[in-house]
Amino acid sequence: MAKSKPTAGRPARPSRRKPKTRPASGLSRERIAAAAMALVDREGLAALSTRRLGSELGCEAMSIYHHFPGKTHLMDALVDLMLKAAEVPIIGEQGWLERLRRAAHGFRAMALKHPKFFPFFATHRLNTPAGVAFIDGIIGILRDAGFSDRDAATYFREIGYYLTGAALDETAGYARGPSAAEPVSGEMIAANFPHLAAAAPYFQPQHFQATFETGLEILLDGIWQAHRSRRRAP
Amino acid sequence: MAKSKPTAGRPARPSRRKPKTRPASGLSRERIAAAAMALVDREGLAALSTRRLGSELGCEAMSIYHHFPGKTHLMDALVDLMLKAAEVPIIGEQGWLERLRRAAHGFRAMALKHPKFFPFFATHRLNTPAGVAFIDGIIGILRDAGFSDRDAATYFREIGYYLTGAALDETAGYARGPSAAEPVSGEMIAANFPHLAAAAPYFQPQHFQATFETGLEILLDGIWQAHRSRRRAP
DNA sequence: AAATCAGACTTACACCGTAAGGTCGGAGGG
DNA sequence: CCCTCCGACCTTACGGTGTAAGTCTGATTT
Repeated sequence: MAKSKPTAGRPARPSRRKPKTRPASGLSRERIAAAAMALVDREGLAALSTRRLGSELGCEAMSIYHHFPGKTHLMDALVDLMLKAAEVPIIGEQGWLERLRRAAHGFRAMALKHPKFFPFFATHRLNTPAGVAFIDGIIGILRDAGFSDRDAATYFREIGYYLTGAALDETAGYARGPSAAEPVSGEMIAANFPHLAAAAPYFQPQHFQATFETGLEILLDGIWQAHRSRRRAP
Repeated sequence: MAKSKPTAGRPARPSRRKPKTRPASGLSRERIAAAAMALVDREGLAALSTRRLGSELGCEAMSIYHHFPGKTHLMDALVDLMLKAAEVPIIGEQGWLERLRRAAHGFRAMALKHPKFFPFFATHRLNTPAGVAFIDGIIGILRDAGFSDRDAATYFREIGYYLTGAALDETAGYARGPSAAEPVSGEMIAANFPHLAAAAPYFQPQHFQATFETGLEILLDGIWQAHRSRRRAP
């Protein structure tokens, strides 16, 4: 960024003439992306249209196109915004297992910070700058631990599978209410699906944290075991 | 396409008068849903619009609304279609662990049968009839194994997280090509992200199966261990 | 034969993303 | 000082979307 350079406009502008026709709204990629994310957080992905975003910003829809070539690019910016704000702690002094654990918790926290946006995030490859940096960091933890490239790739993926699925369920799953047009009724479930009925209470949000953690620990433990046996019998 | 046509004969309709204005296309929920799924399989989710589907079926867009109250209901039907065609093998003579494993593989096979549709599937709660039946079956395996309702719910979720994430990656992930509007280039990755560059070869489709299986086995093994210790020290 | 009705079609509306081109205010050079 | 240029924003328009409302038509029922 820093494209605007010296002038920076703002300071020392004594002009008392208020430009009535041109409000100098001062659009920018950052401001547009921030407004878009706020809109999604507030009203959901479906509310994010160029016209709606324009009215949110106090400009016309097409003005956005001066800063982003298309909506796709704006969505990319949102992905990057989310990842950067997350500041998933990848580096640190702890051992590799603990760093992996913290990165996983950081990922979940990031998703929960923007639950309405996460379904988009999950269904799009994040090969944006911040995205590849994030991925590189996680794989780095595994490679630093001494895993082969193949094992690092495999375990990265498996943890990623789990994290994606977990965050998707917590942000878009049952706890957010039914999504089918004609959801199966509670009575129907109670009458015909005893197993689901018995488990249903534990699908409530207050159990999310514990469920997430025990599952993550199973995975991490499995990876840790593989690490041990690898050192013992190469 | 085939819109005019010879009636295709509903049985025993001797009327020689060809109804020129009304082609007797014979729409039905099943036929519409099947055509919709075929269209998605062929051209992707974005191609599924009411008008396009109508032209595929040889009818007008609004005719579909006589069989489905809205597009949402049609999407529900697709979810159910996918689940029913999967026939995920939940019951069987094997032990609970093996049944769990087979259900997991069945889920993955189902996703891979309709890769273009799966992202929709993953981001929508499947509280349709076939959906709850499926869920009930999996939880039933765990409860039959002797797990408490709480543990059954927890392990069901954790397996579900993994399956969803894995299928999402295989159907919509890197292997399907970049999705960002301006993806980070390969040279950029090679130059600045050594860990990702080292792992990238193992992100190719030929490694999907092995990655999926070792991760699943880690999870199943963890659940199996919990089952053992539970019997030993209740 | 008249009335009813299911199953299609037609029209229309409000929204979407965006291509193309217009307009205006300030900056820079003569 | 004027004039040109240009970045930033606006206007208009097009083809797409889902769908509410109304219409037509042939078959079935009475």
